Amino acid sequence: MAGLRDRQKADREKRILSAAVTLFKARGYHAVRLEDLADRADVSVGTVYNYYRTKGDILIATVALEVEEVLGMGRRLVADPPHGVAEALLALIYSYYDHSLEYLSKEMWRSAMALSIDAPETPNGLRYSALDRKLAAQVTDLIVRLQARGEVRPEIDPAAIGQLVFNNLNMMFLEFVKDDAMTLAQLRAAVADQTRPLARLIATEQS
Amino acid sequence: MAGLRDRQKADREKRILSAAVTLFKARGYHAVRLEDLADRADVSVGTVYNYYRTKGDILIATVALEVEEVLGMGRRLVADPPHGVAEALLALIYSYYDHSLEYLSKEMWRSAMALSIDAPETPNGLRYSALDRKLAAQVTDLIVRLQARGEVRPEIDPAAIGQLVFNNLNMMFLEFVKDDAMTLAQLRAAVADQTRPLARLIATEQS
DNA sequence: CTGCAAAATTGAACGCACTCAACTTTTTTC
DNA sequence: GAAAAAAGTTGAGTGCGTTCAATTTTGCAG
Repeated sequence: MAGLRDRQKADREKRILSAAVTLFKARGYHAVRLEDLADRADVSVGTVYNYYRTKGDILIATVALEVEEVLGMGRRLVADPPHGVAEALLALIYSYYDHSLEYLSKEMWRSAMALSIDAPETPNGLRYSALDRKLAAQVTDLIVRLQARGEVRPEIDPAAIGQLVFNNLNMMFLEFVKDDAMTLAQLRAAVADQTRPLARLIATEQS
Repeated sequence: MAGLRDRQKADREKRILSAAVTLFKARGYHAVRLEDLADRADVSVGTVYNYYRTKGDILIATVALEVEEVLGMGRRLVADPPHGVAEALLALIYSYYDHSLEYLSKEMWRSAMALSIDAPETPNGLRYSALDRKLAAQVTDLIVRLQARGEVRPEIDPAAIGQLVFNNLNMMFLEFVKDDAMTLAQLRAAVADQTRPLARLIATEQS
């Protein structure tokens, strides 16, 4: 099955991705030239293009690793969310935010987001958009769950409000990565200010 | 005062911007090479760089023209908004959307947004972000006005809800420009679905 | 009008992402 | 195990945004 060729292939791809994670985070996505990446992965520039379509493709691949992990955490949280609408929503949002800079720098996020906007039809852009959609769906899932529990009013449309909340948290994350001086604490505070009143409005009266 | 040099300078800058608007819209931002632009404006490539810092700078300049116009329309609407919270919010949002493709193609919007994210500290990015902030402030202004009229509950924080609404309309606009197949009607419908329930929630009871 | 300083223009040269024709390595065939 | 086929690697070449030293144009003093 896995002959020499397949092993070498897998090995090379791993080396390239690993070189990318290291170099992008250390020197910044833009500052890393493809030649640097190729050298560190012990392949030629041409070979890099055999595994990834563009430089941006490599970045998206590293970002995707991170987002997949975040989605996993979110799933666990949605399965058994904290009580209280604001508490549950913010717990999910914070779990997204808190892990966002673990493997990626702000500059990497910026470049990845820009890429997905500028070239939405490429494999890059499609993959990133798909992940975004999954995150939005997770917020909706959480609202559905809270509704089932009787904490959110039954007349609320979970998809519409879920998208609203996601769009807001995503935009605020964008502000965060655009501003190198902004801290995670500030991001959390800003989003809480926007999410809490909304949570109060969609919660069943009892508070 | 305005000697020959100044007149020529102003003339050249105008020619470059005009060439940019035409070519970008006709062939797409990415497809236009700086040489094409320079040729059409009857200047050399080097001269273009005397007036604009980068190719992206030129794009932002054209986008800024459009946004300034939209801000003007918004100001008039905020001065005397329609009655009803949902009606007023959607009137403002639709006025943004409906004029967005007058001078700019979806591709131009995508590139401009990507640019402002990827290089937020450049004159480009700063200018675009400033315009975004003005739009968000306008939504907040509208809510303040509706609150003064007694249509929005007094305990609502206009800045928080204004930002929430703006973030949502901006994100949905992003989805719109990312998807060449999406129509303005679809965009309006989607945003209405998200904005109406929120409007109902922040409105004073009387509906 | 002439000569000089300041300002603006120019296009060849550079850097870097990306391509592709020639070459090398692995697998398959007999 | 040799030879052909398939798959993969390579790095010099290409295109385009951007820079900058040389040149031209404009403004101004005497």
